[in-house]
Amino acid sequence: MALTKASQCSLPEGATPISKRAKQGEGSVPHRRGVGLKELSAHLGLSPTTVSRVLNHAGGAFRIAPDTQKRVREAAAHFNYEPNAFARGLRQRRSFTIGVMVPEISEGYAATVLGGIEDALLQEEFFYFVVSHRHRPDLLEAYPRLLLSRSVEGIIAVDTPVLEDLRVPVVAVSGHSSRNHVARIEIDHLTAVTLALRHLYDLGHRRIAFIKGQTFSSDTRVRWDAIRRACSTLRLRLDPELVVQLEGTAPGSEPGFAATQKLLARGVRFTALFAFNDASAIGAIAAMHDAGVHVPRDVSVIGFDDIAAAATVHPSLTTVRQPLRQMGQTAASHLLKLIRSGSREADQRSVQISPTFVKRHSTAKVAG
Amino acid sequence: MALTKASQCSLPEGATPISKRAKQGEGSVPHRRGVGLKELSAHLGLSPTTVSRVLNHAGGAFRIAPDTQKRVREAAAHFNYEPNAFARGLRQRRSFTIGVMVPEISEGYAATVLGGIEDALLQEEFFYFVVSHRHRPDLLEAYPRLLLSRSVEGIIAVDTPVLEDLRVPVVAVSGHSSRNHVARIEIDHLTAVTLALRHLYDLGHRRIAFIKGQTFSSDTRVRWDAIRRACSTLRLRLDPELVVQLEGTAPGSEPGFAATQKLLARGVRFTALFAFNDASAIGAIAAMHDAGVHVPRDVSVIGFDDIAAAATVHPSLTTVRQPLRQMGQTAASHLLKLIRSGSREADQRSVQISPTFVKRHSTAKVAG
DNA sequence: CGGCAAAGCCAAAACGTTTTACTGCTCTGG
DNA sequence: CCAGAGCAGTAAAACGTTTTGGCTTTGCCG
Repeated sequence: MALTKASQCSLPEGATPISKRAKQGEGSVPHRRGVGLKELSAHLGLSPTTVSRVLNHAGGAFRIAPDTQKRVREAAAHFNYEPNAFARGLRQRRSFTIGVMVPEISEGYAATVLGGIEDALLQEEFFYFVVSHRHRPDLLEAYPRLLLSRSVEGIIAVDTPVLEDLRVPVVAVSGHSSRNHVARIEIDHLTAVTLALRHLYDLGHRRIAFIKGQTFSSDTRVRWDAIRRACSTLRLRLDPELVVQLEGTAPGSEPGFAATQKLLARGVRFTALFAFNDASAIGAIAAMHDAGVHVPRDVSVIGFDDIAAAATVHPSLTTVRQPLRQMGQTAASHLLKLIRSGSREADQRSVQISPTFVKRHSTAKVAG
Repeated sequence: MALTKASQCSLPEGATPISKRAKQGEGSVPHRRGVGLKELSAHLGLSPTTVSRVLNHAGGAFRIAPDTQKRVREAAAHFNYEPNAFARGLRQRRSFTIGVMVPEISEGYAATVLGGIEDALLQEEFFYFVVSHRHRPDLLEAYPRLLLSRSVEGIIAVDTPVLEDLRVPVVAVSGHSSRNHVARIEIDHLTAVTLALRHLYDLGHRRIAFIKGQTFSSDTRVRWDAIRRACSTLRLRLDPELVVQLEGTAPGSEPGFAATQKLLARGVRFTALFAFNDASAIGAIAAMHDAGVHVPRDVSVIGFDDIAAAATVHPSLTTVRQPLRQMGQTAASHLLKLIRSGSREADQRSVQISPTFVKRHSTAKVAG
């Protein structure tokens, strides 16, 4: 077998991390803090009110003398004053923090989306908590509540079903056709698959095999619906004998490898394969290599996502790029808009993102 | 050129996100909250004190009647009570939160370490903030302070220099030989490079080229020192003509590609190449491929890290695995220990993690 | 010279917990 | 019958801000 995969992931599966925090008073001396508003105002001979106003409201609104403002600001800078986030949050009832739920942070998909989220958030001095639920039902249920108890002002669910009705705005990236108060950011699946299938069609392919996603992946169904529609538009036959489904939660290319072996074992002829994602496409190429099937001479392969590895495998992978980083950015700025407007209801239920097609070397004209 | 790389990263480079939050009172209605301690205790006909005690200290310590405890717990569950994290944090002066600084969250290296950190943290109901500094000096300076102002109880710096002396415990993963109050989690570089070089030695290689890391990468120097020592132990000659350095901050395999082209252009013969990391090794293979040099027949290539792509490139990459996930776990539990003990000073300055060697198909016996 | 507006600031309440320091009651032994 | 000890809880302060609703002083106009 071509892929040497060694498990790098070593999370302790047995222990359940979600339990009431018991006996927390044991150790842990609080660390020394910086100066507070009180010290600062005492030193200035002013009231905390005044200092607070200068530092927050940029002053003028409350008729503070300009040179007082200057004095305050200088002292604050000098003592390195940073307001205590807890006290501020408690009073204002705002946290400037959101929560992000992902299946597993160490996978490229989630990490890339997070990069985009961060781009948008840090502009506004928002921070974010990340939690990985690993498709475990107990975590899927517990995490939203834990996030809420930490006063997040909104939640982004990346490829994650939203089970309960939360009391903050929620934006889903590639999420299920979920609860109706959730705004969705998703790729335009129909355009995406049409790009791929038309490419194959133009190269002369007519017998095309498909790898469907795992049942728990939220994109599986919509993508498949799109494929069916695109096929009928292009008058391509969709042969059930040429469809296999990914199975298991193993990360990486393993499931695609197994699925392709199953497909090849059926002995039905095909000239192209459209995989559910790049990871499975890479597994498919490996399986075909093992079976003596040459890519792209005998079979063309198309992936989906355009993960980093797509450019480095051999042959490099023709694929449909999902602009994950941009989707993260969009999700975050959308959520910020909802937070600012104070309403959980989105004006748009769903934002469609355009995919781009990336031609590399795993596809070729059909032989003969 | 073999690698088709398209820039996916689209962060707005110009804008500086770090600025005092001005005029925050504009919009943003606070959302409705759940029940508070007061409502709960009123409903039970008890004082907030009693309810708080039952829910926190697991009761017995304060002589609360067992059935009162039961009543309280049931009511809390029924009303879905979650204590307000701000109020609690304000009073207790604890946040149960740490900060993690990484160069860029969307890269596999950081994401994998974060996975390990999360494993360890969520056991203890700690949450974490992530910030990506992208090697920008302004962010490197601002982020630690922003994290502190959010009352993190500790900081993990992943491949990130720690400039200032912070007032919380800090653990560095692969960090610079940094400030002396910082505990370091790092791989045993000498063992790591010895594994790789001995492998090459045993295959008969004597003329070995090296790709050094970028100057800003914290591992570059220690790794190189280790290489020098290992070479002298193995009586291998270290020819300056066979050493190139990665340049630029471009992610992925591009820098390795460029460096290898430079190396080949020198026209000095070598039979093996030890790259700084897998990404550059992948670039190196591509450059050699373009130059008509066959890997591993003409030149053997060894990478470092064992990122996911290492198993899927062609030929699959022989490499030294850095157990990143485990390093993250270790860093987090170490930090938790420091937090609990209340001292910033670590009992051990540095924890060494053992690498493992992964033999794949990019290395072979030197051609007779 | 009295009244009134504006300028410049402040006292105290509020946010929702945890923690410190008590209180009232019921036994029980002397 | 009373002192003291246990029991089951409560009142109020504290955490560090922001916000509400003032208050005093000065200058100017009539």
